[in-house]
Amino acid sequence: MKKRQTPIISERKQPRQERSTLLVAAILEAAVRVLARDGARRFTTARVADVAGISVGSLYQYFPNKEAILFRLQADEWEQTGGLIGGILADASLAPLDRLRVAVKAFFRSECEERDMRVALDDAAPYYRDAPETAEHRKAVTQMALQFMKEALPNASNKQRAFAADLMMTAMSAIGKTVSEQGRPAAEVDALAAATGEMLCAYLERVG
Amino acid sequence: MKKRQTPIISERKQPRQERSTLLVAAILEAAVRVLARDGARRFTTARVADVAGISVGSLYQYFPNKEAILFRLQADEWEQTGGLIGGILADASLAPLDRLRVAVKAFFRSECEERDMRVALDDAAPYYRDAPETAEHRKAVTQMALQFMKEALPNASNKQRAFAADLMMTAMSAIGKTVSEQGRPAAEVDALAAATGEMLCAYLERVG
Amino acid sequence: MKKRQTPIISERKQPRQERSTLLVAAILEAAVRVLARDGARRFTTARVADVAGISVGSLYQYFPNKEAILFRLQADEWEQTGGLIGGILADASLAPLDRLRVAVKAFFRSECEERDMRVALDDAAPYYRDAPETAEHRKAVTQMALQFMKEALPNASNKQRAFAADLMMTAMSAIGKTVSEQGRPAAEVDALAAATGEMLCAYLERVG
Amino acid sequence: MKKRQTPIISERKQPRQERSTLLVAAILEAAVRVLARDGARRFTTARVADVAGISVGSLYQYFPNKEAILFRLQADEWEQTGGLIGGILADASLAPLDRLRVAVKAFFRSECEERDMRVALDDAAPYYRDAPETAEHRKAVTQMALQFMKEALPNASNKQRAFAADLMMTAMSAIGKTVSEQGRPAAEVDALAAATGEMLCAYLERVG
DNA sequence: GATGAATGAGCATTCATTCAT
DNA sequence: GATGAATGAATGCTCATTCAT
Repeated sequence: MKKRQTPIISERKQPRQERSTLLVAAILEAAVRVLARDGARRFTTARVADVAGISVGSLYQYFPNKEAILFRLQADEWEQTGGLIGGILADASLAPLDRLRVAVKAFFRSECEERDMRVALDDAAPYYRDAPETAEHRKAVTQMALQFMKEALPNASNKQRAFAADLMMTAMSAIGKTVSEQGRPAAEVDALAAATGEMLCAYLERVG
Repeated sequence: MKKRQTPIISERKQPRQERSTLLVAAILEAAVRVLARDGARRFTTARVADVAGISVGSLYQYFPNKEAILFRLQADEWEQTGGLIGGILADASLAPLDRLRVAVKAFFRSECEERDMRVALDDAAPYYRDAPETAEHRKAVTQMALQFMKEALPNASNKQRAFAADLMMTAMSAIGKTVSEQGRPAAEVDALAAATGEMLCAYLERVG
Repeated sequence: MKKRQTPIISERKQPRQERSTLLVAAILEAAVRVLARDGARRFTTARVADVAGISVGSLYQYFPNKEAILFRLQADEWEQTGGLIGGILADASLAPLDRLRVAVKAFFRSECEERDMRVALDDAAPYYRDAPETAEHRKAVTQMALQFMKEALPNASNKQRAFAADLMMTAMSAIGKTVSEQGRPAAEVDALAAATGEMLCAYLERVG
Repeated sequence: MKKRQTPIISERKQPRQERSTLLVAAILEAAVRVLARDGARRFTTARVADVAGISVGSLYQYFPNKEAILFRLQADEWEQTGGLIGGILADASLAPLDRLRVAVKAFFRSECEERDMRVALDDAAPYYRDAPETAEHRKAVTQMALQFMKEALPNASNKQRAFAADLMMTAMSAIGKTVSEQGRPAAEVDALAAATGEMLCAYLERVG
């Protein structure tokens, strides 16, 4: 019998009670540890359960399969970073392009935290890449970028803005991820963040 | 038998004889097919040997382990793309920034060819990421970019040029890979390539 | 990921070489032993491999899954019994109804051989019940019975003969299986076989 | 924890109170549904409890283990069918052989009701086959058949009657079960029931 | 009495690698 | 040199049953 190429990762049960929430948190924390310590290829439910100090059975009570754990980690990641960047890009106290500069810097720094885990999570992408939740995340991010472009490119057409938003998010996330994965020192990361921000600004100014 | 965290992937033997070269080629071709057809997770030595029409034993005569095949695939990839981009960036018949624009476009297009295989190869990155050969590749690319910067940023310091070269290659490869993986239509890819090129040019002009 | 309700049981490789044939035989023999000793619910590939003195991996080289082993056992069973009964029912040296009496007796006795294994194999029916090969067997048996009816019911219509054949095979196999499963002493089995034969004869005479 | 080869299935407590009776009924009903819906292999206590709308813990308050539920289902089945057939076979308003014909027809029809559940229950036979209660059932049925034989075979010896009763019940239940499991259309089932009845009558007349 | 979270042995299956032929 | 059978550790996941609350 064959497995589906992409398993269902919706959660098995909603942790309504405190104990459940705690357990889910413990599992996720253990998962991060296993990911960082052993890498994506050695990320097994048994190991996660072991590190979490629970039985495999319990783990499966809260996550329907291995993929769900990984996806959950990534989703939390997205939510956190998304909120951070979204907040900065919408911060009216700064000029749009300055917000962009700050956002890129913040994003690069956030990407470089827990690098081992992030690399491993990225390696695990095949497990959740095609999940509908992943598509939803993209959509939310796009919306955010579009909103920003209204201010950054006030005279551009909707189409132009959409394109610029696409480029901006793609470039920022792609470069950020790559830089993070390369394990560079903090100073270098900051410099590359500044340069990336500058690059994006230069582009937007030229377009705008 | 325990596996090393990062296996040795240097080749078991140099294929000096014609027969060997042929076999290695057949294995690599089969590997590409398996990768594209079955994905990174279903990429097994047995399947590669089967598709190549040889025995597993023979496969292991030319590659010390599975990782080595993947690495070789990626290395060939790099060599090919590196040559392409290197040639363009060194082409004296064009203005430096125009070369950059052309190079980005060529790179994005080349990345989008055989997308399935590339995605799979990328999924397989954990297998070869930490190999010394990978570092070597980075070095060669850097050299190439540095050479280009001599012309693009004639008045900059070595340090500035090195930084610009780093950013340029990082951005180009990161965005290119991401765009390719997203499976966008050719027109979109070209547009993003143009924009990325423009973005890099805008940056270099500002810096220069 | 869910499993198919009924797995594919076609064989993984044809044992062409002597060694293979031997190994397949060893596996089947071990399977019979495990089935008889531990019952259908404890019938595991690991146990079979262990009893066969080989590794699980080797077992899976010859059978694609657990079900395939069980099916093969049953198929061999069918072939053997089918040949036996077919031969008797076609034996021109006896009057048709006498052949029937002999066939029933032979069938009951054969059913009672290796009773433990048969009961276990029967318990495992859910694993192979819906396989196409099972349907094929039914067809072959029906053909055989139909041929017999030409002689036993020379004046009946095709439809009548088909019905009588159906009843005969159904009754014979159902009662035989039940009697075997009950683990009765040989004398009782013989007596019930005789009675069943008589019953079928009485019916055919009445119909004919 | 090790499992016994054949678990004890006698009930953990007698449901004397109304609430208990209700719960037991709910569990059994749920069990039937799970059996019919998911099959014997997917029949789990968790699923039964879920469908019954109670907790696993509660389920285990009324049944010592999974087998006990299945056995109880089968026992109820037997009681019901036994009563039906017993009533018919004892019905003085019909000639003995006519009662037999009617009984076979009724039995076959009853067997064909809820076929999915019955097949599943049969698949589950290994769970309860060796229970003492199963033997008791056989005894009761035999008694009933013996009683009938007093009328059907008035001139036969006790031994002859016992044998005929045995054959009759064995044949009837074996053929009925088989026919039911084959999922034939109602008309075919009735025809086979009639033929089986006729066959038994022919036998009894010849013996009598 | 009811609950349902927790347990963990058990299972089917895969696959990189070796080595006798 | 080529073959491919053999290995067996490793993996994801299930489920009967218990027991603290």
